[in-house]
Amino acid sequence: MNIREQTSAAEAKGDRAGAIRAGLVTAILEHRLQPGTKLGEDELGAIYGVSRTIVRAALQGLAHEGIVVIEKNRGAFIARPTTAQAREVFEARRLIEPAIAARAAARSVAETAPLLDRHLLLERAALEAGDDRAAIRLSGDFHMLVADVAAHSVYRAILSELIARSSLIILLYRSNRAHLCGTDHHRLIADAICAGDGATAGRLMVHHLEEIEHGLDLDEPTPPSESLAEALLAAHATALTRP
Amino acid sequence: MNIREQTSAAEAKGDRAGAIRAGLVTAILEHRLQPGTKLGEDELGAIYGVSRTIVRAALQGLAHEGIVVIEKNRGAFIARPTTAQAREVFEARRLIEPAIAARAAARSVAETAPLLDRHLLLERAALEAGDDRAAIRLSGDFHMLVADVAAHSVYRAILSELIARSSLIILLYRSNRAHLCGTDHHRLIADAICAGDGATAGRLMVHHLEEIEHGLDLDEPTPPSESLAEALLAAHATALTRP
DNA sequence: ACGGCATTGATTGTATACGATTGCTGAGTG
DNA sequence: CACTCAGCAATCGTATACAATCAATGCCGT
Repeated sequence: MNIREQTSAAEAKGDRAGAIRAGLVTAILEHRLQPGTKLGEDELGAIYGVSRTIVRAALQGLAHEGIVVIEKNRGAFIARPTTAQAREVFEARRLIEPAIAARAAARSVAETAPLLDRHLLLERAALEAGDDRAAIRLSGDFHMLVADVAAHSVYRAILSELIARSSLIILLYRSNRAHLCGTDHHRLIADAICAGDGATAGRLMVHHLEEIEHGLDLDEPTPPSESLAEALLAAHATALTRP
Repeated sequence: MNIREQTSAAEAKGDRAGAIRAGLVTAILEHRLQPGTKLGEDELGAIYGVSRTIVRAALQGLAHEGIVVIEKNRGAFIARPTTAQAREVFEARRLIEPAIAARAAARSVAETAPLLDRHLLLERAALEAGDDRAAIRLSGDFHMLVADVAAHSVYRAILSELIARSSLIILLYRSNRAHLCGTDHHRLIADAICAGDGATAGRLMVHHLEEIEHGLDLDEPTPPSESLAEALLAAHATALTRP
């Protein structure tokens, strides 16, 4: 339940800054960290049992990826993408991910199908279990999995950033409509990839991303400044359930 | 804003880590730093007059961009892209830059033409003056300028990385053929952008990148080396008053 | 009662100190 | 003569200490 557990894999490697980064990213992907949350250095250091030096390295790396903003002499905060940035992120995804999918289809081998199948089962299981957080994270993992099949490190690094930022965007701008529509799409995309049909895979990917973006309210000029009262009520509610 | 302006802006603002990063990137873009060059923390700290803390922040940022590699307990080195990575970088550029060029064409305004014209004059001047280093850097700056016209921060950040890596790749793998063929291409691309012809701009950009990649020998490695302090002091006038 | 100002507390920015790891050098040996 | 291994110097990894900066609070004057 706490951040520590998800990081054990990376922590075993000894890369403690990477462990913190992975922990924060996972928390963001699972929508457990809200945009705007302050990330105090001492606080994080206490949580992970390291000094501020390590925490700073992690935060600077995340800031470089655009999912954390560092304000001089004020601290680090989970980024709060504007609608303009949100559109940019999805425009970039609509450009890059079809290329990744097509490349994945071209490089698909015998073991690709079971790999994707296994993941799709996990996604479906999380959905049916009502585990929304896992479902959201796994949904992003599917896209990363496609990038792994494509075996393109540059695309992979770019996509990793874009997905993390997308998670923040979805959290900020999702409309009341259902946004977990992706499982069927993923199924179709996976099939096209395994069939080696890059053109179809790319087309389906674009459609999938358009659906996701359509489920967002990016027209609102609302600079996502959350109401103070609302924030306090939410904090109160979570405080009641946490301890 | 091109990379060079980032340098001066960062230096003026007191962002010393950013200044070091910009200095190293400029040195790489101008081919004054060879791939594989060791970047000692104490050495850089002495050159720029800061402590290792700042240097480390800069190096970690550059490592994140893939133009520096950090080997645990061994230090940081200018990256030495493999031929596979080189191909990935150019594949990514062939995907992203046409989109950027098309977007730039769509967003071209009255002041775009003089902006690009002025830059093309600089490029031509550097070429005719035989200032190869400035010419190489300006050649990259042109691509960044197009991204600025496109006004897309995500694309811009991605392209910035790709261009820096390209500079390393060109340095490592350029064949004996002339590689400074870009000026005419840039002229044509700029014209298409100013004419608002995104399709043509994109097509020309792809062709331009293909020409660059064709001028490379992506079969053999090349291992040159150069003095670190010498290369950096050329760009950074801050004194190193040390024996 | 309200607004400006100084003090204070907390948090970040930077430097430095110390421990750990690496790669090198040189003596010793098969 | 080549090879190995121990000791050493250099360099990095991390923690901690100190300095700078900002937000907040309380005070005072109007």
